[in-house]
Amino acid sequence: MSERKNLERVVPIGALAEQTGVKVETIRYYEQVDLLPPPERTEGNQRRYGKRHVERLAFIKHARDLGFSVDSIRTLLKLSDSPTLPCDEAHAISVAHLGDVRHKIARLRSLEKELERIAATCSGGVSACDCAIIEALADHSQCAHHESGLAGAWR
Amino acid sequence: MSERKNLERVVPIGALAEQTGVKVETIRYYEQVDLLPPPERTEGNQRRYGKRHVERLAFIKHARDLGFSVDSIRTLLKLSDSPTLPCDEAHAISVAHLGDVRHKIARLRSLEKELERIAATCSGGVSACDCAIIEALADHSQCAHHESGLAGAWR
DNA sequence: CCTACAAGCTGAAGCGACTAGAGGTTCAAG
DNA sequence: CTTGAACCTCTAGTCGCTTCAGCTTGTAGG
Repeated sequence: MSERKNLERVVPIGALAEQTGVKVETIRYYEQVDLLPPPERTEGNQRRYGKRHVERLAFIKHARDLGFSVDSIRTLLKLSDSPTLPCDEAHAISVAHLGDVRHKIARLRSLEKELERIAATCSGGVSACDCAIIEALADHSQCAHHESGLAGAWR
Repeated sequence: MSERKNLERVVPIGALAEQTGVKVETIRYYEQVDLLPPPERTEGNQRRYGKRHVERLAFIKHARDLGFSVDSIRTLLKLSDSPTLPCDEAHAISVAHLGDVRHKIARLRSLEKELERIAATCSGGVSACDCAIIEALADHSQCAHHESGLAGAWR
């Protein structure tokens, strides 16, 4: 009876995928790159996950949704595993990431503006432009940012 | 004399890189993926670029800075090469891309908000949090977006 | 108990858009 | 003519998955 309790919550990978919204292949990938610890297996070598795995994967998913890199998540998980010493480092990671996000937003905003300008010059009309968009792209001098800090906004 | 004129503007790859702000390796990569046509070569097999290449690469760079995919750029270049028929398609590409950019901005803004919230709960203090950031990441229910449209903001 | 077939398994390759490195060749200044 | 920076090709690595091929296992119906 005490042993059966452990088994009750045990689910195969497909169920875990459904519960967490993470694809089956991605779960296997996370195991491969040491984000998710290897679960127990059935006699026939199939993965069976417990409650701990569900929680950990939910943590990972949430952090990925927030744009943390796999590497950052690995660190955060290490911190959450060791009850002492955390916090400062976790805070640093979050703050750094927030900086990244703000940077990206700023750059995307200026991209948005320039795209608006470019798209507006030739607003779908059929005639009389040959072709303002292509000209705008060819002629770097028209645009607001020139050489500035725009390159790399997407990497 | 008439022949020398052609050669005057001819530059090696390093100079092209400097002029356009595109790295040497990236230029070779663009050639490999058919964005930039293969230039003439010296006897010793080194690339020599002319004015046309400089312009085309500037176009590519600008479009990449604006976040257009290599594939979109290929289409845009095809359009700019054929003087008839362009415009509508170019406009469609730009508008679609503008939509993408706005989407990304919206999602990044909500990420920003949540990261602010998370980072603020444990604002670098040394004590008394163990650890709010990690808790926030573990506990999906605290956050604003739940299952919503946040996943995929980074892909 | 047997059979289908969905779901699981592994390992390798592919994606986009480069970047980096090894190991060799060429160009141009002194 | 020598030196060394710049160039060449080819291969592999990056990140975070996704897709595929070719199997094996688990389970529900008959």
